[in-house]
Amino acid sequence: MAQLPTVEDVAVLAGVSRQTVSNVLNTPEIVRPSTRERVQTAISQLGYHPHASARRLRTRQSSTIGIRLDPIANGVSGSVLDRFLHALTEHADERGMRIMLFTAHDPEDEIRQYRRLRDGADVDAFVLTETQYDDARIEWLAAERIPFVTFGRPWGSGRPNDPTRLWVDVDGRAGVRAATEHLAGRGHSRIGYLGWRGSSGLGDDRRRGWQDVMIETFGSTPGDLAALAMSTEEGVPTARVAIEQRLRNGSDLEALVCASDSLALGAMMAVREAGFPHFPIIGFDNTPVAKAVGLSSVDQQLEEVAAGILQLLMGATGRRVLPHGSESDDPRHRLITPRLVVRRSSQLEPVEDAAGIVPRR
Amino acid sequence: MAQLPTVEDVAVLAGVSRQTVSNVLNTPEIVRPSTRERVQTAISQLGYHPHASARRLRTRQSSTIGIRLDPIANGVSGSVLDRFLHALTEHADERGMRIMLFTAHDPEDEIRQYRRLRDGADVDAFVLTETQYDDARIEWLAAERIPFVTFGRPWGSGRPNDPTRLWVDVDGRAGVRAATEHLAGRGHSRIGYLGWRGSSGLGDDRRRGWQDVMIETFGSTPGDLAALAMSTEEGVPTARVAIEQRLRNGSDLEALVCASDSLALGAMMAVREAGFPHFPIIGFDNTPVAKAVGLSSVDQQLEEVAAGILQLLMGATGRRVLPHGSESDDPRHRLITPRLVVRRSSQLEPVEDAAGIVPRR
DNA sequence: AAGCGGAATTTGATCGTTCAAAGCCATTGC
DNA sequence: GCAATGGCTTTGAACGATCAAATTCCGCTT
Repeated sequence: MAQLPTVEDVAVLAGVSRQTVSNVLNTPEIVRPSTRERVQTAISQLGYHPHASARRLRTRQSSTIGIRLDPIANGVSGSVLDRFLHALTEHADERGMRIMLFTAHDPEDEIRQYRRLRDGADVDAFVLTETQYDDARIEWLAAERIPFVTFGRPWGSGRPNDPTRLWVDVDGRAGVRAATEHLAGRGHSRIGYLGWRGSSGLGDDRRRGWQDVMIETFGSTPGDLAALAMSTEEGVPTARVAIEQRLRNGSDLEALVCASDSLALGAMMAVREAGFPHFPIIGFDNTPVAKAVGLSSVDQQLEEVAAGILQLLMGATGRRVLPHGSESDDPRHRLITPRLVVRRSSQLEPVEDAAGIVPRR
Repeated sequence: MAQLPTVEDVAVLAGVSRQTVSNVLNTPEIVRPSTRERVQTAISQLGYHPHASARRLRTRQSSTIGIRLDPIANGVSGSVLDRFLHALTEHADERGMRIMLFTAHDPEDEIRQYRRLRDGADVDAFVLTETQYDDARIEWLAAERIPFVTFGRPWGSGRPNDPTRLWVDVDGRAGVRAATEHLAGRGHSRIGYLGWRGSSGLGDDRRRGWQDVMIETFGSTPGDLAALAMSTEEGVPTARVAIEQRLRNGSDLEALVCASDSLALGAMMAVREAGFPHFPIIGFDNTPVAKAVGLSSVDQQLEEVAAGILQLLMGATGRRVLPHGSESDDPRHRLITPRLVVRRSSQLEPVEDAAGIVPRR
């Protein structure tokens, strides 16, 4: 097998110098059109592609974004990461960036990996998921001035608008609001909410979406709300048990909004076994499972999230990662409005959905 | 922020030459112990890490494996890739390799991406999933002599034992056999099988596992088998419809083995709504959903698959990818025996499974 | 025709590492 | 006593690209 061609080979064939070939590739506008064309011809004639490692060494840019793959795909939501990764990879590719994976066993190990990847000049930036309250990883990356974006608001932190903290998140409140409004629009008023036990930024935000609608539309009192809200640990079986109990006590619920597809799936199993095959339920995440079982769900719009992350990291159209904390007038955060996907589970009569997405009225 | 240290910095501090530092890193056994120790001290003192791109340029090895992320997470099985990726990333890391993602819109585009990644010296090898009958991608990679391993046997190809075709696969027949035996062991004899319509390598292989047991244990005739076998398109709703019909016609089925968790989930929904909450069902893939809904399933042992892929690609303990078609006495294929995970769905009485995995008797 | 200035192109150096070959030094053999 | 040996270390070059500075080109003015 012949050696792969280099800039030199292209240069010789086109009768120009190395640098001109490089310019055609990186800053074509400064090369005279006739020359540019000649070089282009030589490039395609030789099937030349720049050597990524050589370029990375010289430019001191890896053009690579690192992302940690979580150790456990938790419940049915595991596939969120799956789809997010796909969207991120595709958008990154459009900007000449690559996605590199790594794993870590705990937050401390994760920081060790960051250091290793940074020191080895393997990645230019990181994308963080599953952000926690006062996340040690975030503090470390910021202190080291390594570019990064989090998928998820820095809930606990006292500085949600700190311009050095870039984040993209999904507006859960708006999503749950849309779901609740949809049910209200179909004539239901005793709409329950099944969320997570305890309080968390994410959980409180989503519940608020339901609460908003109940108060605005039905004038629910705190007492009403308390009577309609339920909470449990994340998971299908736990949700199922919770709803089974509720139904046993002669519940007057007419419909249900859930904080996740796992919860919704559990609830769905409970109501079906209790003999209410068409009890309306809406989940959150729009996982493949939701689609498979015909569960209405709030879609996080992962495509938009991925695009947003790259915009924060690289600017609107840039092809390289901006340095950490770089000056800019662009917003440092992005809140994506999710979209309700209506399926059989939220409609009174069984209805087939072919495309999976029913347009909003 | 200070520049990152280089070999030169380490060399000066340790009072040796560049190359000696390099040797300590790559071939420590040829360096005198006392020198080695001195260099090691200097390395950790400076927090030195080799610059990955420089090393890659010089060694002409990217130490990176490329894998395509499928465009659509198909059904509940989407998360198989998720878990596989995690296992692969972890095992690769142990051997100093990285996993890089890419996407493609169709097989033709995929080949274009291969070429691009190869020409840019971005990856040393590829891992292919979702192999097809007479896969064009496989032919192209082999013709270009690019190292690769497929996750999945080359079903159609006339040369399953061709030493230049490396593959790792899961023994579906053995897996379904174990599932069927488990049900037989619990006293069921009229065990049905729900597979995919039409014939495919994967589908036929799995069905054979069920068939084996039925013939060996119950002396089933071809007629018996035909009466107990069902098939449909992959998907939860299709399976649900299929089983609903079967139950409507007054079925005498006692238990069911399915070719996938999607099918099993659909079947589960059908039998539960029909009023058989404890009808035993076993799926295949052990997806997070199976765990969530308490569905017994055959686990593909993705950890072993990942380890096997790297062994074929890099040898038993090697730290670099072997050239395509390199001579070796090692086997070129690896058939992993999957493992049955027993949960409530396959047992007569509802049983909680805490750990998720019940040891084989 | 010489001088000027901006556009286009070339030249030399460099990124951080490893390869290939050479060098050094103490030991061994004759 | 001198060459040969072997273990360890150093030196010079190279991997393939881009950066920074120098040079050439070309049209236009004076």
